[in-house]
Amino acid sequence: MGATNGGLIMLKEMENRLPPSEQKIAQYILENPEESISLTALALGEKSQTSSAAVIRLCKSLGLSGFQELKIRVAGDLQERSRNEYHDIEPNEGFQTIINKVTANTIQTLKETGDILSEKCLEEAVRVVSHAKSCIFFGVGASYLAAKDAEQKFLRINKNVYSFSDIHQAATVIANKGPEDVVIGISFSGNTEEVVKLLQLAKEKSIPTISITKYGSSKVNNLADIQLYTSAAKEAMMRSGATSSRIAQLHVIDILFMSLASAEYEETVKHLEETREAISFIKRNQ
Amino acid sequence: MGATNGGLIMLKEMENRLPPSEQKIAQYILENPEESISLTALALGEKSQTSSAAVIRLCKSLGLSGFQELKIRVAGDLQERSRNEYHDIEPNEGFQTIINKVTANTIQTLKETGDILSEKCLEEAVRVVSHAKSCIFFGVGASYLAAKDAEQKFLRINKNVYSFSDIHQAATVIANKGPEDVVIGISFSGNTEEVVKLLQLAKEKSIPTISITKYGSSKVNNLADIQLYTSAAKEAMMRSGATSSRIAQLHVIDILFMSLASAEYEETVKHLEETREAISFIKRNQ
DNA sequence: AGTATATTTGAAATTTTATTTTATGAAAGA
DNA sequence: TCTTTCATAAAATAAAATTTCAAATATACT
Repeated sequence: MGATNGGLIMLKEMENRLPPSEQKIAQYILENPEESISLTALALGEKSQTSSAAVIRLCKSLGLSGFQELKIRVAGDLQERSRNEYHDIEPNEGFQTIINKVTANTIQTLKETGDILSEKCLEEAVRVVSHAKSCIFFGVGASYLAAKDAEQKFLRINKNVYSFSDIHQAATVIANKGPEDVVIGISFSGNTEEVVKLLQLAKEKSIPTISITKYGSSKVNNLADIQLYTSAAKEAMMRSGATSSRIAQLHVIDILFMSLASAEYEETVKHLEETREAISFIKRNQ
Repeated sequence: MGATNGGLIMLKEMENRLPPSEQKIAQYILENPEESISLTALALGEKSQTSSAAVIRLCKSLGLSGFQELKIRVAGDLQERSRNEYHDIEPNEGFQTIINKVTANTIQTLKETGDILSEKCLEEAVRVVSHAKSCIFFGVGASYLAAKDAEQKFLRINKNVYSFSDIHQAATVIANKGPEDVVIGISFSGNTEEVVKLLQLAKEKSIPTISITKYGSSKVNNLADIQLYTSAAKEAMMRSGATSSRIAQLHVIDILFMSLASAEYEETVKHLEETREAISFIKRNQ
């Protein structure tokens, strides 16, 4: 069966290429989608100062079977849209509202991060990490959490992985690394001095580099060989309690990990199994 | 305007309380929702071995205005449904597929976590944390990341907050605390020995306790005064690379932070502003 | 069991809505 | 200025939704 969404996108997309009367209707629907789907073709024609015939023509122009299909597809979009808006928190907001807003915002960030992530870059990143003798994750402040998360994950599948937020420690380890290793620099802004310096050092020593930064040009991702982006999210959230950016970073790590895991499926499963046994051994003898 | 979803839920909910012919139709729609919304009332009546009249009666029985509204509400549900399924990663999966699956799963976890989180418990948690002289977050392994995240966030708004994954360190700090403080134990399973012991100690010293665990009964949340739950998510993900559980924990922390921030709006904004200035001061003189 | 009453049903009638046809008028090109 | 093309809405038609209604069935009561 046909899809149940995309109506609003179609309207927006085609808006300019339509004859005047159809354009008027498209605009009316885009401005009043909820109302529009509850109207009849005749009523919608009147409301938008055209006719029911024009409404039907519009539907055909969009490549749809008729007004019913348009309604259904707009309804589907509305379903989505309620989640696609950014909501900031206000003073003395109800608890349920806060739960809903924070959840909606974070979901939005994840979606955007998923959309932005380049398949090509991900593929390269997996190839490099997969063959690397060792991986060094580096991040400062909140981004260190993402580095630490990566370390925990990759250790489980027997990767030689380190995470640092101290540039001296990181530099010490990098000193003896080379083209067979990889440095992953994490910085939300992409301009954190320490991360910049570390990537410069890595470049100096011909170590492959991967960046995890927000989307857009920045010192960090210009330096890196491979760029992985997080959503550049609306970080208002009460003039920045900055919540979702770190979740976006973890999400990128998750995807990187899972991609690697899928590519090396058998070994991954084996390693995870051994990890689990080791942990339960520790627990038994506690 | 009316909602654009809930049709399938209504059908399921009412299924048993309907007269036979309407029941048949309800079943048919639940089994073939995509097809059903593209049929006419007459066609749907025939397909389900009843009549168009019965279809209309069904719509009225559900409290809807007519067949059109049912269609729209089912379309909205279908929009949701594609995302509400859990997808595990398979060997040599395409990169785009992995991105989509991981994103969908994580979104699902967030949604569920949002749904599960009790407004009442959240309110109590905010009250306790808000008045606490100091907050001690404790978690082992992956859960330590959530503790660390909480520490970073709450430090920004001038809370006296500590995070530990070493039970000896944590015990040392707790030794001198009392009813005016609060201990927050984080454990995905809710059965981590260290967290259990720490909460027992806290109880001994009459320190209020909050747990952040997966939904369901466990040692940790039975001990705690206030329970905050994360989704008990399908943690298959390739026999547990266990990705989304930590994101769910961060999500709970985010919500707790934002709730507190909203309750103490003015001070929070001031503190965040001062934090930002302090950090940019550091950067300028580097 | 037998009767009265209420419920459920689909066929047919009706109403509403969607869609097509068509005549008209406006704009672009020759 | 005259075609030609296109867009338009009114009117006609087709299709779909909804209501009505009489028959069938179930249920309650005696």
